[in-house]
Amino acid sequence: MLVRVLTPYRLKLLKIEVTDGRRGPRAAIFIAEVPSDVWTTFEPGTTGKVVSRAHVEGAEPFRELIKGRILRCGPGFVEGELYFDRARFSVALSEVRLGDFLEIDPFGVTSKMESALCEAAFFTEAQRFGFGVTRMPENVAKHVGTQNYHDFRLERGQIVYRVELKSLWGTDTTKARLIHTVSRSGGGKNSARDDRQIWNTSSCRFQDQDLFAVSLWLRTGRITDFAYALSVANDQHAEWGLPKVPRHPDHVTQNPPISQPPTDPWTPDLLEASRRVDAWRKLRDAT
DNA sequence: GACTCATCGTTCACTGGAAT
DNA sequence: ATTCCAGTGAACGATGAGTC
Repeated sequence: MLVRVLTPYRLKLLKIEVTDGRRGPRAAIFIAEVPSDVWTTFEPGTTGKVVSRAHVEGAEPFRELIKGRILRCGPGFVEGELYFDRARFSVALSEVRLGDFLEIDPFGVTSKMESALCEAAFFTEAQRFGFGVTRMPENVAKHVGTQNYHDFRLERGQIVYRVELKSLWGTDTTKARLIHTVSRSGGGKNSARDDRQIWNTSSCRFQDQDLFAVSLWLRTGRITDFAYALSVANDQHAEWGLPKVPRHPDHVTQNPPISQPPTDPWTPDLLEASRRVDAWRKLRDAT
C-alpha cells in the first residue's frame, strides 16, 4: 500500500492536438494511454504534470513541462487538456513531445512528501556545512511553552540562526512562496501570542526568522538546491533586503522572484547567508 | 468523562481585487 | 486588457476549548 501510494501513475501521451490562434497556440488537447499498473480509476477533473520521457527513463531530473487535466475517460485511455497560465503556455507547449508522460499523484501525497524531503535535505546540507541543526517542533503544544515561528535552528558556537523553509510558487517557479496561514483573533489556541501581535495577513513577518530558505527542487530537480535570503526589508538593506507588503510593512511580499542561479537578494550558499546574518546584526546593533 | 468543534502549518491550485 | 499577487480551501494529526 505504501508503495502504491507513493508511486505516481504515468500516462504516455499518444496524441496532441493544438488549436492555433492569431498569436500562437490557444489550447491543446491530448490523448494519453492508461497503463496496466493503474489500479484505481480516473475521473474528469483529475490533474497532473507532464514530464519528459527522458526523465522517466532516468536521464533528466524532474521538471514540469506543462500541466494536464483529464476531461474524458475511455477504455484504456484518457482525453484532456494541456494548460499553463497564458504567459508560459506557448513556450511550455513547444517543449512537449509525443511519448512524454502525464504524471498523476493518485492519492495526493505529493505536498507533504515534498515538504518532508526538503526538510531532510536541508537538515543534511546544514550539517554538512558544520552547523548544529535542530528541526523545531510544530506550534501545537502551547502548554509546554515550545511555540516557535520558524522551522529550523542552526547553531555555530554561540550564534543561532532561525530558518524558515519555504518552497517555490507551483504555478510560477521563478518566484518564491513566502506564505503561512492567518491566525484569527479570539478563540483559537494561538490567539494569545504573548507579546506578539496577531498575524492578520497570510504574508510572513520579517522578525519571525533570520533567514528564508527556499527549496529550488521544483525548478532544478535537485532536492539539495536552496536559495537563501535575509529576513530583512529592502529599505533596511538595499542589496540583501526583501520587498515589503505595502499594507503590512512588517511583512514580506509573498512572491519575490528568484533568478537562476540565485542572485541578490538571494544566495545559493548557506555559509554566505549566515555571514549576511552576522553582518546585518552588526550593522543593526551599531545604529 | 465523553463528546463536538475549531485551529495550526504544509502543499497545490485556484480566485478576485488592485495595479499597470 | 493584462499582469500581479494576496488570500483561500482542501487534507492531515495533534491539540485547545467548549458543552452535556
